[in-house]
Amino acid sequence: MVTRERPTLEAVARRAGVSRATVSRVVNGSTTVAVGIRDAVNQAVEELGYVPNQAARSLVTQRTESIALILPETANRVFSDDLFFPAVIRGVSMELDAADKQLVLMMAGSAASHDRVERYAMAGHVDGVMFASMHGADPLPGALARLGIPVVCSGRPMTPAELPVPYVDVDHVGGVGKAVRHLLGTGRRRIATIAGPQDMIAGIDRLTGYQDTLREAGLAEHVAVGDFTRESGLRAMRQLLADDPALDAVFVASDMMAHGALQALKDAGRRVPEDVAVVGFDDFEISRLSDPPLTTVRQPIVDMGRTMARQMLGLVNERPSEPDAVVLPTELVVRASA
Amino acid sequence: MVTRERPTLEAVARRAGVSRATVSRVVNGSTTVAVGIRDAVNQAVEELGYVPNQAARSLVTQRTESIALILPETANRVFSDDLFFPAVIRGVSMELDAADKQLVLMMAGSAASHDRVERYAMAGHVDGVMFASMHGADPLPGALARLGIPVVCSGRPMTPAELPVPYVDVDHVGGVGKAVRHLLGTGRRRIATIAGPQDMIAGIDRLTGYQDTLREAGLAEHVAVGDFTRESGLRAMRQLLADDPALDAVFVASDMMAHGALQALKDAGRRVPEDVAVVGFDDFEISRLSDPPLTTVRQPIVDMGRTMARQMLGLVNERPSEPDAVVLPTELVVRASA
DNA sequence: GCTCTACGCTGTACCGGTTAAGGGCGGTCG
DNA sequence: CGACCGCCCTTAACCGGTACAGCGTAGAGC
Repeated sequence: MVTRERPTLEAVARRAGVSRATVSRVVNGSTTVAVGIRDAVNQAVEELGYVPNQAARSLVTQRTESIALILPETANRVFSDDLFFPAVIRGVSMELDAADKQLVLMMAGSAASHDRVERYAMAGHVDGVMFASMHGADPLPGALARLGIPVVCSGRPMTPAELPVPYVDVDHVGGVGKAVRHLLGTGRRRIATIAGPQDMIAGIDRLTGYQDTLREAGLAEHVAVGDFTRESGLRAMRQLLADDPALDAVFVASDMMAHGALQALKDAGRRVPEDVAVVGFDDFEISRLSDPPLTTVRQPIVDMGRTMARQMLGLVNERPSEPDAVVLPTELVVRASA
Repeated sequence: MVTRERPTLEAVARRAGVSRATVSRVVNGSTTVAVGIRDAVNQAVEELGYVPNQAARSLVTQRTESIALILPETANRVFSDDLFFPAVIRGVSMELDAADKQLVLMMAGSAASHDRVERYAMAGHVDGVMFASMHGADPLPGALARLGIPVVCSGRPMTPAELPVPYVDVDHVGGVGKAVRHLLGTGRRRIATIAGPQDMIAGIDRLTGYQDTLREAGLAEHVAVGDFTRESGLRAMRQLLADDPALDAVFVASDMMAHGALQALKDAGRRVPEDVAVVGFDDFEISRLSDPPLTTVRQPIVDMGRTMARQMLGLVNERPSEPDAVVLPTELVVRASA
């Protein structure tokens, strides 16, 4: 290992024959530097391969130019075959790249994670913190906000914090409504649902959408609960079939669970959509490829990420560009399964 | 926004009635501090909610306690439905979590990325840099290593750098050999391959494994090239069928491409495995669920991540625990498709 | 009772930047 | 021709920690 010394401002200044302050101003693009000097400094920077030390810079500016995205799940869960988080990350990184901010991803599924994240942010590692899809009434966003750290959430917070936190969410209830009405419109009358986890706003709202629409139609509910994984969808579908062998449709609160449900229906010898119609929620790529292709509610996940990032950039620049609460539209995509 | 001042060492010192230096030693767990003082300091830390400023600390220690993982792809590609990167990330974060290091993920698919990553590392943001699965003969790992920055790669570097960089890879050639010999053992004689991108070591080595084994057996090669995506697998399979309608087996260099190939075979009315046997490479979760379940070469991706992280931790602690080059074993998993 | 040693704490010089205040110098105006 | 002004640069004071040198104090030894 060569461990060549990294050049400092001082070294550049000596080489260019000016003071540290002047070099600093050139490096930061100040306009009040004579052209001759500026060129000399830039040349010295080039020759020495100077790169500013971020720690030193952060120490005085109190900014790090990087932003954290908290994924409140274990790494196992974040990077399973569920493509929700990847899409959020994609959207976020598009915007942050453009703003030349560094994205710091933190998986926070463990119990010790809250402390860890809080300490990380408090230590000044990042200029702001974004949360993707939280469980329960997480106190962390509120806590960070109270400390003066910019915070943005994806998913409406479950309990309105005393200090409201900006968020972006999608129209779960509206989307589910469209899905269930589509099922009603094709003559289905025994419509069950596989709901998502009831400690997440996405799980709760989608169940609410189902219940509201069924109540309007004067039909009975059949609810099983999963946790958004394929496996849980499979189990829930089996249970629904056991409870009501005559059901003719099911709205499933996530595409992954819907794929599990398709499997269970196939195992049980039910034809989709002839015997049982299936609608999912997400519109992942693979849902176009399933057998049969899945009718589903599309939510703009990448857009959620982008919006969240833009909100964050507005906060750290102290000129908010996005409104505090954004709700993006959802859309029913009709394919073969319903 | 409240923007409460974050307490500093100085504040804690005043409150506890000791000097900054003593507080620093308590915070860092030095043993040479009297119990009474230590308790007083800890209490003050507690009361003020003190958290050390990482920038200040890094400035003097020259360490950041965080480590970068470079994914030499765009975010789109990293988080598509290919589960290679997620698995690497999972392995890496297991080890780094345990070592209390922060993982910084960087997607570097764009052209400007090299500069960006180099500058990021040079700016002292991270203590070390890990590369996941590179394209071509990337000069960046060597360049960083020459600057004295600890570097580890996943995937054997394509050109031996003047400064060798530690790496972890899997036994591509051996695994493919087992796969192709399995096909031979079941009587297949017209065995084609869908190779991976030939600017990546994984693509090259797997093709080599195929060619070596076929040459041993005295059989002719049929090669199409894809880029590890499902779509490219589908196209490549179509082409292979057009070139040789009588082929009876195909070794596909990645599971995603294999799924594309299964689709193409189904479209072409070929039965798997009766007409054409298919073997993949990866052993992703979904390959158990495909129709038919995919015979494939399992590579321990999570282990690769873990090993890479352990190598890195050895480097930054200057007590290398892992050997410089690690090659992990691969294993043939026989299911229904071959 | 005094010295010596060891321990434990304090004082302070850094780390590498940024930025406000200050000063040199050439040009302009009265 | 001198005072003044404004432009640009330098000087130096921070930012919040770490770590080293040094000093006070208490206990041991004689």
